[in-house]
Amino acid sequence: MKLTEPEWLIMNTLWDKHPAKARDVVERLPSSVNWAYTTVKTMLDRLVEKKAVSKSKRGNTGLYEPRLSRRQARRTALRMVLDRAFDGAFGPMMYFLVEDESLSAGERKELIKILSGKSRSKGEQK
Amino acid sequence: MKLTEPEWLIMNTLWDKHPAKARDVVERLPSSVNWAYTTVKTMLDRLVEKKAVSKSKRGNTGLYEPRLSRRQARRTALRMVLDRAFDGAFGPMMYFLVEDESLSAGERKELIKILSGKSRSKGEQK
DNA sequence: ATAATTCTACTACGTTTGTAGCATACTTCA
DNA sequence: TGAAGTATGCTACAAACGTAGTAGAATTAT
Repeated sequence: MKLTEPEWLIMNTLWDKHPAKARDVVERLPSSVNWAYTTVKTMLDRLVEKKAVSKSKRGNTGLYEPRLSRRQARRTALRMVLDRAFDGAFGPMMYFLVEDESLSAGERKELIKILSGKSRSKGEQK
Repeated sequence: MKLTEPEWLIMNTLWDKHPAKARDVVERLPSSVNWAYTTVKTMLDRLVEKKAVSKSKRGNTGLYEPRLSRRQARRTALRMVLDRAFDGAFGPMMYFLVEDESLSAGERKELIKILSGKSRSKGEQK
């Protein structure tokens, strides 16, 4: 499931804390974002339609909850870049990342540790 | 400069070989893509408008050339994911990548080599 | 109970995307 | 030199996005 930019913002607040009322989402949106309540409402409803979010009701008030996991969304986003921008080649993308981004020595070390630690072969997890 | 999905396809053929005529692009598009000549033309022109591609003419025929570098496009795409999906935190994204993707032992080793090789501290490059 | 507030449902509307047709002008080959 | 093919510029148009208003229902506070 592909998310658009504003949808990411909404989902992020939802992942951080849920269930949430539309009002909650509005309030927890990054301060740089100044959407009208109705805008957020519309987007929430569209996300429900897309099945990225589920909606229940307590009394008259709608409660929204992520249905799409953050992990899955991240996976989709990365795979998209991987496919479009690196023709699906994982190695080159990783190479690009460590080459292009300026990693601190600490970050590099951290990564090496992660990589070394994962000696066991991991099964697919879809 | 953000590229849309079909734009990536066009740009990819352009990066692979350029300058190219509209016809060339049509032909080099992945076989799964079956766009009409005019569709490609429209997209090329929109890319020109966006300044992602430059256009010159030899006689009556337009020659297109990437103006946006592949590297820059990749950077933008990755930064977008980084910002939206990982709140700009590079480490966690890398962690996610090595955690989530099932790397082969070889790939891991390769990465470790890359990482270890880059011991010199690299200056910022924005 | 009633006024004020808050939600919800529904609608709106300009822009961008995705995809392509048409008419016209140019090129080329028989 | 005219027919066939190709390129170009312009137009079209539906779906998705991004953003928000309005009206009426429900809740709350006085």
